Amino acid sequence: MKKARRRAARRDEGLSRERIVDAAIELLDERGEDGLTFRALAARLATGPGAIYWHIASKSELLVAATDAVVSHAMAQIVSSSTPHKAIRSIALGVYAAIDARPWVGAQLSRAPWEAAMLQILERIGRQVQAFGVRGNAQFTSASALLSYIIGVSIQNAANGRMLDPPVARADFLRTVAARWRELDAREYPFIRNVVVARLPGHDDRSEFLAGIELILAGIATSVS
Amino acid sequence: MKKARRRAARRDEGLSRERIVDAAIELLDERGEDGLTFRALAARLATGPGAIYWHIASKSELLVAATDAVVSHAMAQIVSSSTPHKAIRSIALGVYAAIDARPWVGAQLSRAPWEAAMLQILERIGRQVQAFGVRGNAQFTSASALLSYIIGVSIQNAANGRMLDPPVARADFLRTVAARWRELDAREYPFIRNVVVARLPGHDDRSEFLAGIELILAGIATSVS
DNA sequence: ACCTGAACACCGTTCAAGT
DNA sequence: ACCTGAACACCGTTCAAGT
Repeated sequence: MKKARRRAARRDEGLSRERIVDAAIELLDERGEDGLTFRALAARLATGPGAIYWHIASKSELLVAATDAVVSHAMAQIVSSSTPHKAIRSIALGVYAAIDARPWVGAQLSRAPWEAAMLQILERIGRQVQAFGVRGNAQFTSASALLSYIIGVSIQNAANGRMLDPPVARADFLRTVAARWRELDAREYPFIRNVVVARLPGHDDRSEFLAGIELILAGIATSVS
Repeated sequence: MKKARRRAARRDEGLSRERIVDAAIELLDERGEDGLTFRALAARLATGPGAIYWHIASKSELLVAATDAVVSHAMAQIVSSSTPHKAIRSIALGVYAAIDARPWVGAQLSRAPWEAAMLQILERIGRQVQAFGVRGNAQFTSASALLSYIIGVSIQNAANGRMLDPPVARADFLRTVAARWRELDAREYPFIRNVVVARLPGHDDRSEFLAGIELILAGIATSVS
């Protein structure tokens, strides 16, 4: 009996779309967006780069599939809430957290916004907007505005602090930006210097995000009553 | 006297940061984001790719500079308005139009949101939020929410219809997406099927964008009064 | 000081050849 | 039917050599 030894790069079964997408997600999480190359992916799957093309047409299709898988999972995690107001908050925070943990998801959503991932988020928001009491055409408008805001802020939050050279902690980054903006011309940038610079270093992105959601919900409420 | 003939690739003066950035903007406008390569840029400037590195450190610095130039110009175009409400609408539409005309500006803003371009937009919005009567910490929150919404929607709008294969007109694209979404499972996607699919083909992105601005302003107004 | 362009170290994607 | 991996047509960036 031979010892079953070569476990490292062993491949129990053939490739499949699912195995490729899972490996791509791992690679994206470990090494970031630039870390996902067909060569690195092929190495992880113990095959050649060409094999992947039998199952996936292109890198962009791979990114769509990876993003869809992650968003599906995040949406499934969301627990039901007692009021539409709370439910919308939960959805917003779920998306925010998913993109915060995986910046590449945000980048991908802004690259291909008509794909399944976006659809799932819009569906959840839409139902709660209906439950909130919004009627007629305003349902579409309200849900779209919420979706845009949630995605927009989540992406910008995730982009902050990344791609800095060298990578730094969030607090240090905010201090650095605030210090740079403090040097701006006082006549040209009064709001930045007087308001933004003061609030930037101490502020919490997540609370600021939620405050914006409340603002939009307050606006929606004025049209419902 | 020799005839001054070879005008095509002539270079009157040496390179400069400004000339490089202008040429980069031309290239981005004509050939899209993928069209901007150091080789194509060097060819247009009648030099070699290495020469550009004497003036610009990297491609990402080049994109930051190009985006900054375009946003500065767009902000300078905005005429003053009679009320803060109208002024915010003008700023929003100015940003929306600039990104609609140049999708690469949107992509770049989401890639490097702490750069000068974003700063200029936030400054304009902030001043109008102050004029609107918002006080204290709410100034930062309100301005941030508006900025996020404006940038987020503009980027998503610009991304729609691009990168489709083949490129199609906006109306056709919406019909295609609506048709695809109509086939979704009725139990899983009731909101998409009943509300979104019906509104999608006929709707105007720009009005929908403005409706969202009104929603946020209505929310801000409830905290001012 | 500024420019040149070959060279380096990569990419995504294709495809003839294998099993 | 599925996989392999060399090859193709590119990239951004560097750098020795020029002016």
